[in-house]
Amino acid sequence: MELGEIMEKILIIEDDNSIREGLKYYLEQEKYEVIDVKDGSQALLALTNNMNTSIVLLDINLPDINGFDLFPRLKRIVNVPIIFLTASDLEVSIVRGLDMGADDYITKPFKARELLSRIKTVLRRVNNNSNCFNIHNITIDLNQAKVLKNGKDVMLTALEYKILLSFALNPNIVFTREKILADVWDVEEEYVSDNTLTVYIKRIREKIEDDPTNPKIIITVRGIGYKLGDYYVGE
Amino acid sequence: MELGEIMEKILIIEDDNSIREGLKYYLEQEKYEVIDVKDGSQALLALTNNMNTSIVLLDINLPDINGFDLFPRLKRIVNVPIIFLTASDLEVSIVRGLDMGADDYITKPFKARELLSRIKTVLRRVNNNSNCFNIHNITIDLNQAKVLKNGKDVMLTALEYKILLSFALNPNIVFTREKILADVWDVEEEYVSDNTLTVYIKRIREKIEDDPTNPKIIITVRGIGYKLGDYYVGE
DNA sequence: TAATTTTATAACAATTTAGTAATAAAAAAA
DNA sequence: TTTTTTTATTACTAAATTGTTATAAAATTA
Repeated sequence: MELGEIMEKILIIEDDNSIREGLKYYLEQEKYEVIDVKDGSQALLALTNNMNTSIVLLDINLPDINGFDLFPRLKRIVNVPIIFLTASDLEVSIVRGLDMGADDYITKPFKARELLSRIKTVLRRVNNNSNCFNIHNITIDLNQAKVLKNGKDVMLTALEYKILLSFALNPNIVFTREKILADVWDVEEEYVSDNTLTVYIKRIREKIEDDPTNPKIIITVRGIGYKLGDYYVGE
Repeated sequence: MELGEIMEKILIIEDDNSIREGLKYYLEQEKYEVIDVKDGSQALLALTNNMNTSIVLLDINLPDINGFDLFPRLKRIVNVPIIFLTASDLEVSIVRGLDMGADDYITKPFKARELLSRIKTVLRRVNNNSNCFNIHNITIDLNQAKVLKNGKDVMLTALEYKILLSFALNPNIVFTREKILADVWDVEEEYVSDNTLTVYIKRIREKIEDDPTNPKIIITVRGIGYKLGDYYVGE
């Protein structure tokens, strides 16, 4: 753990003492802050007092309320990611089938290591749910592999998207055609003429520029190649 | 700035006192640690004593050595990102043309705000130069929009890539065909039958699975849809 | 086991893509 | 201005993609 890094808070809702305490110990070792409760009413209280909780682990069989019923009530307090702890195939089917918006589930008995991996995956997704670049009026969303122009989907081919991405990750740097070809095409591929890239640039401009004859996004740097217009990285 | 966040260190190599000091002041306001030197020999010493420097701002006209010649000597000490501060179009052409591996350049006079934006962009790229998922023997590289199987490029179409990505960002979650169609296809698009997706899954499996008849990456969840096999996120 | 449901596979045609070559236009140099 | 160099555009074909339909296979249920 990095010096000064903020600890993520985990709420465990589980009535089985050995599971709850074992998990608490393990996750604390892993440098999480753990709050553990035994039933639904305690859970609602705990979450209300810890609105900055990063993730909830929710057992389905609780003494006072069913986990499926508790789920929306927790979500109403704060939209925290929730992983179900399921005890049977029946419960698994219900979690899957309901599509209630659970972020994940894991079936007992499970290895703590496996649960930790899933916690990290969910947190990674939740903490990093924007992965976009904005350049003028277009947005490149890495997570969806989509390019939007004024919010509308632009259909790029696989190669066009790769070329644009190559620019987006290296703004302000001028690329020669050879460099882009080397970046985007397979290494083992046979030689592709660099005039080919000129044609690709035209096609991409046709799709993303407001005025393709006066490009603002992919700029020609005469004698060298192309570069991206100035832009800012969106959050 | 977050509590306890580690300050990034910037080395400014610039002989003009007003630029150097103005920049130092501005970047310190922005919570960077700044080391500033006036010439090449001081720069080499400073970098040697500060190998954890995050980024170097390098003026080209220095009293004792040319910035272009200093560049490789700095790089030999530690492979730190370097932004050139250029004073003329001629220098710009040289930076562009040489393709020596500068991470960016900016032409004087420049706005401190603009330079800061470029510093952030370079740091963002450098600190985050891995954006990969590993699932069994395949790797998905978001930054290059490439899928590798045992290190070799797998050619996926735009749609195949989007579908795979949709799984990769939501592992352990079972997707219905309808959900994936809604995720990947344009919202405004006319209806696409969900058997279509079955065909896409087959095609993707054909390309990425070791044994497509016994898939380990895209798992069928009978009666519901598909999910990704267990995996770990690569660093 | 037989019937039913669900998923996988194969085959097909309209459309799109990939790459080339030839020509036009624009910019730079002579 | 004229010539040369560089980039943009157009047009073209082989190949690949997209989405459908029909059929086979597998899993589930009766």
